[in-house]
Amino acid sequence: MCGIARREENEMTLDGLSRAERQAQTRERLIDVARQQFLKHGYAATSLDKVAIEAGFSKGAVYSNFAGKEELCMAVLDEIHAEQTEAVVDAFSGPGSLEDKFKAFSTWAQTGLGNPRWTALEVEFAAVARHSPYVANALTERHRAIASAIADLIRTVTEREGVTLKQGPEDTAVVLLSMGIGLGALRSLDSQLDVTVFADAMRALL
Amino acid sequence: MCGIARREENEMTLDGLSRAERQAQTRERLIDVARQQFLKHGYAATSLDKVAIEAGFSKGAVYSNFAGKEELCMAVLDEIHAEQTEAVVDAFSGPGSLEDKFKAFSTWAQTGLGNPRWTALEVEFAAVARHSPYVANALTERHRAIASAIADLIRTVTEREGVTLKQGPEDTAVVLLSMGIGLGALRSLDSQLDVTVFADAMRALL
DNA sequence: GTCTATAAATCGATAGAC
DNA sequence: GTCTATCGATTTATAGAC
Repeated sequence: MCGIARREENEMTLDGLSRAERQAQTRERLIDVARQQFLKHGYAATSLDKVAIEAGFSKGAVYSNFAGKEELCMAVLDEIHAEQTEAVVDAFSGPGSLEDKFKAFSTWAQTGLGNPRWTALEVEFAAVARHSPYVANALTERHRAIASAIADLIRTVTEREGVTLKQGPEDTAVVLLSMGIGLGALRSLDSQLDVTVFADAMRALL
Repeated sequence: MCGIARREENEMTLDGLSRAERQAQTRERLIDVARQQFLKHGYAATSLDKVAIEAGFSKGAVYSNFAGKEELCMAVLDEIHAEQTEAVVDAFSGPGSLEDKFKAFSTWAQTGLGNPRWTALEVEFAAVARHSPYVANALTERHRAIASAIADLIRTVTEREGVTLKQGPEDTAVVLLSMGIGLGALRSLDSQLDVTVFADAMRALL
């Protein structure tokens, strides 16, 4: 019934944040650091202890906010997926010719779909799915959603531009996604690989 | 200077194998079992102990024949690469129309290039390359050789059939390889994915 | 909710006997 | 060359204090 109790009633702490906000902040900070480390060193080589320390917390904070390593990585991937999806939709939404769109898409592919770090994490994490039903279901779900979003985008653009595809939008989406993932995997090994082949191949497919 | 010594002089043991042959047999058996386990459970989830026991040896035998886990996995991948290369060259070497070739290639792609197990191992192992210079160099070398072999094949076939490509043979090879790896990675998660999109995309690219 | 301390298990790699 | 025994280093995950 003193100051502390009142702050709790108001759900505010000294720095003007509610407890929920404070925890959300902790969670976001952990995801940020985890994202850096997962992308830099890969899934297996990243330890929860180092993530927590680097974020300014201890391992206990990780387990207070995530069920475990797998769930933390899924949170990281969800964040990346959201950014990627938004970026590619933006690239194709604006005005301009189809050729402009290809250029924009190509630019995005450099740091997005063909990104060695991201695709490498994605496929390494897919290996975890073999002994973890949770990861298997979660990843399948996410990848289908991504393929579906790409297919929608392809449908919209082709209809607007009056282009006919050699394959259906869904199949084309799967092919593009495959190519991006594979190219990223190859680039994670061989950084000399040129990404422009990707944009060229895409023109050929449309 | 008795029976045993004579056998050693003849470099033969009781079962008619020289010591070199016997060791080669041990090595092959280890690679076979390692191949099964790496493909089934992935690189990280496979322990050298289980590989050795399953092969009828103990862990010491592994270290007598391989420098460590990485070298064992490279030996496995080299074996797979050799088989894959032979298979795809065979598919395109025989007589028949270009359409027959596509059918043969498509069939091979189902168990070969788009094979979920193999590509999953390949990309998971690529993650190891980030902290192992040995793996990084070895994998880069192998992948360049594979891309080069595919490019040669494309060159041969297109010249013979009088087809002109939209991209050069080398670029087309990289795209096909990327697509196969990515498709395999996706299929390792989502077994419902259809591989025929791969053959269709290939037609579009040629 | 976060921290400290610790449990618990795994696995790669090595040393020495045979 | 192979086996047995063990080291050593990690790391995930949990229990209890605050």
